[in-house]
Amino acid sequence: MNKVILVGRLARDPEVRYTQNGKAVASFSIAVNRFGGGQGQEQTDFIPIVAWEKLAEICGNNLTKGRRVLVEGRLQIRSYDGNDGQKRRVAEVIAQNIEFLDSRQAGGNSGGGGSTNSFNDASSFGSDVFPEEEIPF
Amino acid sequence: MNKVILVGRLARDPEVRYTQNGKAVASFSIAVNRFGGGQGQEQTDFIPIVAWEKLAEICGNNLTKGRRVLVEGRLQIRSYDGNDGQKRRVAEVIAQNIEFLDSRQAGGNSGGGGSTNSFNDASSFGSDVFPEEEIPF
Amino acid sequence: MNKVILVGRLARDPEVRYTQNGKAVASFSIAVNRFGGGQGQEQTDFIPIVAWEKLAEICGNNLTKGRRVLVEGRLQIRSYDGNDGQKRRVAEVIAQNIEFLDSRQAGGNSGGGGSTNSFNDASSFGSDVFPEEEIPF
Amino acid sequence: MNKVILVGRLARDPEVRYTQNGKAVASFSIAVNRFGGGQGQEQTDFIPIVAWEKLAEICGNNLTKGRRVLVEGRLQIRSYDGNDGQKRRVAEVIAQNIEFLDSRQAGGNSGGGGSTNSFNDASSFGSDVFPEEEIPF
DNA sequence: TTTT
DNA sequence: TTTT
Repeated sequence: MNKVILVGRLARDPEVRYTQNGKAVASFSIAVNRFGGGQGQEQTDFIPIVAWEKLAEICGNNLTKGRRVLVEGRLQIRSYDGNDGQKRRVAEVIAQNIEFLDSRQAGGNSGGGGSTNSFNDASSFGSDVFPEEEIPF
Repeated sequence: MNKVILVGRLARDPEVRYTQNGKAVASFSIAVNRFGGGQGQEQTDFIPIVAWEKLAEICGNNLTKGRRVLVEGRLQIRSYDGNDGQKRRVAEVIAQNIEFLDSRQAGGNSGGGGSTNSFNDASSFGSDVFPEEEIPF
Repeated sequence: MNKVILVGRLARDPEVRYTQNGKAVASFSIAVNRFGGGQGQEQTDFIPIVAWEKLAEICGNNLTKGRRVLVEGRLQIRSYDGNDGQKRRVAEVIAQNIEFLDSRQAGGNSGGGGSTNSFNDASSFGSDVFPEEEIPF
Repeated sequence: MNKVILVGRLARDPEVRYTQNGKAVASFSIAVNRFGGGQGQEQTDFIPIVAWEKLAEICGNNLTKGRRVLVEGRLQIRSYDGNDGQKRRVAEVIAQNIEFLDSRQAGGNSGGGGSTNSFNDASSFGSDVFPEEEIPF
């Protein structure tokens, strides 16, 4: 069991890249506010999200900075070598399911009534959420 | 909503320290296995856990390396200054609730048949899971 | 571990009642849509929610039919005697934490831009989410 | 979002049946204990679980009364007609993922060291967790 | 680095 | 209806 559920707003537009095998990978951060019971000064966690394949493309095509989403995924700790030769660790949430919590276009025009849309990692508990490939960034 | 639920084994004994105000803080990592549908080589995420106050003391007194736990908490991204003057970020799960999933003492002596014990952050959604104090390490 | 997380819209206004000891109890249902991958006909689960004390009052004062909420709670199976003398069981989600996902007043007047507000069961993992008192309906 | 995570013990052996189309369906209840902070008298919720297809077969072949499991799924409210012509509702958790939390064979012989095994609904967020077929009981 |  |  490794389950993460977050509600927050995109801190920036998603970046979509492709692995050498042509798999789409989207990455973005979401700003998740903490509520200290309401009294205190608000704080925010900026949490990195990674989505793969079809879900990555849906993110790239539909999400923009400021939009509110619910992300369900798993918490992954990834190691990489820093510029200084030191090992570093990054935590990322690998998305399995994303729900769009506000109406079409956050920065947007038209209208919409605030319906929810839900998208799963196509390969769900299959290969992508446990990928053997490197994230290309 | 910022919710994390993990099942894993302690990668090392918890360390318990105290803030300047005398609050207990426990920290440890848990090893969480990924299951790639069963086919692939298993991988493991080592996820840092932080518990505060009464829950910290319960961890210090009852958990040891190898014990299996279920941790419910929130994912926090903490910034600190590295030795080289660079800003670094660490992800930690701030525990709200911990269940002990195996019998008393994993490395253990006595016996027991695998009951579950569940412990909450005493201050629950109160001050400690959203602390204003620094983690003393 | 008994954890439920739901996103849905209130199917009706909350009803707030009081136990003999004067504790507030709110009850309402939320309509949670299922997404069959998008292809099929959508289906909806109407899930009964119960909130206690301060959280009950916040629900009574702020939620109305149609508003979208995120509910975190535990699933409880309650027994009661039916009119025909038969034992019946009802499932309810006892709320621990509710987030309001849309702007002030769904059916609403003012304005607002879709901020989130989050409210916990005041007694959190304390007495109310595991109450010894009967639900008064 | 409709997510349920439970840890409990099987209250009885699973029953496996088949739909007219030959899909396996397992059903069983799990006993989930509540902890009122430890002080009070313990209470238990008996929560009905339904698993489909491959996951159903894994349950039928591996789970027995008394075994401890972690169940991840969604909460579904199903309507049916009672013997007396009245509409009745049942709540069930449709399993998406089950982890076996104790060593091989609860009632069992051999040994085992308490490893965890995790099984997903093969069709994951596909058809079975949102089935169009009737549960055959 | 988001948002109200 | 489970389990310690």
